[in-house]
Amino acid sequence: MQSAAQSPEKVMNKLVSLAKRRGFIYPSSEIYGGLSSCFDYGPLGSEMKKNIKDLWWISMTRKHQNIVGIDASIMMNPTVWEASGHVSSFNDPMIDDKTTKRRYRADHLIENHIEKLRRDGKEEEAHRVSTYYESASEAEDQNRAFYDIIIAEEIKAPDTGSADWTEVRQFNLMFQCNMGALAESSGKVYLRPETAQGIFVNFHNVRESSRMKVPFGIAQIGKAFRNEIVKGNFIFRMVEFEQMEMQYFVKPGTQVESFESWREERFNWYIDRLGITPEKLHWYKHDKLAHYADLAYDIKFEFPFGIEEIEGIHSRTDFDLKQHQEFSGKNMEYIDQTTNERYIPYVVETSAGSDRLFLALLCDSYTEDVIDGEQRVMMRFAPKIAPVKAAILPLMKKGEMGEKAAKLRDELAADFMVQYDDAGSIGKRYRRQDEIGTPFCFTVDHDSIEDHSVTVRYRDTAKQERIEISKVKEFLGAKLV
RNA sequence: GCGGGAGUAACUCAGCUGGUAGAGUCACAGCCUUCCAAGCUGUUGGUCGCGGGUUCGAAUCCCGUCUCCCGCUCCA
Repeated sequence: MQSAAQSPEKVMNKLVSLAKRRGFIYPSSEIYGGLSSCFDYGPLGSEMKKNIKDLWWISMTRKHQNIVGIDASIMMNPTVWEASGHVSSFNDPMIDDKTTKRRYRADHLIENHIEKLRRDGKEEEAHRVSTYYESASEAEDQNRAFYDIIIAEEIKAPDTGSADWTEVRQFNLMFQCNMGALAESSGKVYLRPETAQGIFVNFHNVRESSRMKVPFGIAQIGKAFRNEIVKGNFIFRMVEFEQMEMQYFVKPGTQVESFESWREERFNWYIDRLGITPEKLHWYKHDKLAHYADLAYDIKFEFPFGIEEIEGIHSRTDFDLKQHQEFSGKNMEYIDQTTNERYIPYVVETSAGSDRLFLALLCDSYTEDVIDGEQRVMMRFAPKIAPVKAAILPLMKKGEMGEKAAKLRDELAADFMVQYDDAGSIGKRYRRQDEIGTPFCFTVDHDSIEDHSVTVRYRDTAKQERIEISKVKEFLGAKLV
């Protein structure tokens, strides 16, 4: 049993084909030629994604007495995004090298230039450019100001030394749309680029209505939208994606302790609950922190195309609540009723991408092995994740076996996602189930008619056992705890 | 957004010195009645990504456009 050690593109192509052929993931609006980096989840995919989200939701909310859930709206008052910093810093000033056609962040070019001057001991010059840069950052026409500095300082492209620049242009990563019939700037709203702000602005609502005391958390699963310049790698980087995140509000000073505890819990969740190969999970510590964070780690997964983030655990300080206090004019303090202390809580965030996790599970589960000299393809999903929990297969289509199998299917269908299949040879039907990751098959055979038993066939080993039909429900239930 | 490659059946692909499309797999119906796919018979399914042009005639040539893959760039 080994996962395919093949070229990354090959593995990804196989996954994309299988995902489409069997109904996990289709390209969005495919009959019209699709839409860049947008995908639809099919019957099996939506079932499996729901399993993933349910597992997360239960492990975050029901398993923690002090965490509750919300489902905030995607569109919010636009001032939210000024307070959060997205309006200003989700805008990237980009400049293109006309010779090499490469694109760079204009501000990074200038920053690197200043750094280089410092390294070369030209402190005075560095200071002069740095002063320009600061005022340029505040300038009305920031693009022009950055461009002027790049030209005046004769900043060259880092990898080619060429200096054949285009204008500086802004790339806004937030999707804009208009609320109301008139396309005027007053009605401009954004599709949220992250779900977190929906939690922060509801801090007091949730605290009060659910009578929560710090430390407590608010969990949310929802869509976010980013107008990414670079998309791709199947569903890894989509412009519309889903986050599963939790903001944990703690007393200032206790955030590191809380951070470490969440770091451990979240990492183990992937291994213990989802059955992801531990060796494929990695920590990445951010050295360069975002404007809101004082500590940040990512959990990364070894995808065929590289080691990439699936969850971020960030200590967001009191930045967000403070900003909302300033921009909204509303007090965001928490009052500890036992000590009468007042403070703006610090926040520890766990933020996972459900689409990325879905992809990680596809990649981690894809297995090619050999059974009796025949190659087979199998998805080794954990039973809780698998879209179909069991298949009910009559060894023969006609007669009593079919009737008995149909009866068993009806009994199980109320509680479990099961499939009934009587088409083709039994071996072929097992392979069909292997390919969609069904962990168990119950086969009704000759003996079943006499002794009311069936065989359980295990996906991973292809081994079989005999159990009574009356125990099948119990058996499945036990496997799905 | 730039450079390179590519879009033909649900999937993998052939056809591309222009003459209105094929294979294998899959799926479906039947036979076989069998515990690990690919036995037999039959069937469904494509205006060749989309739009336009050249031509008597375009999957094939030209232009535009969309999408996917690789690389670059970017990434809260």
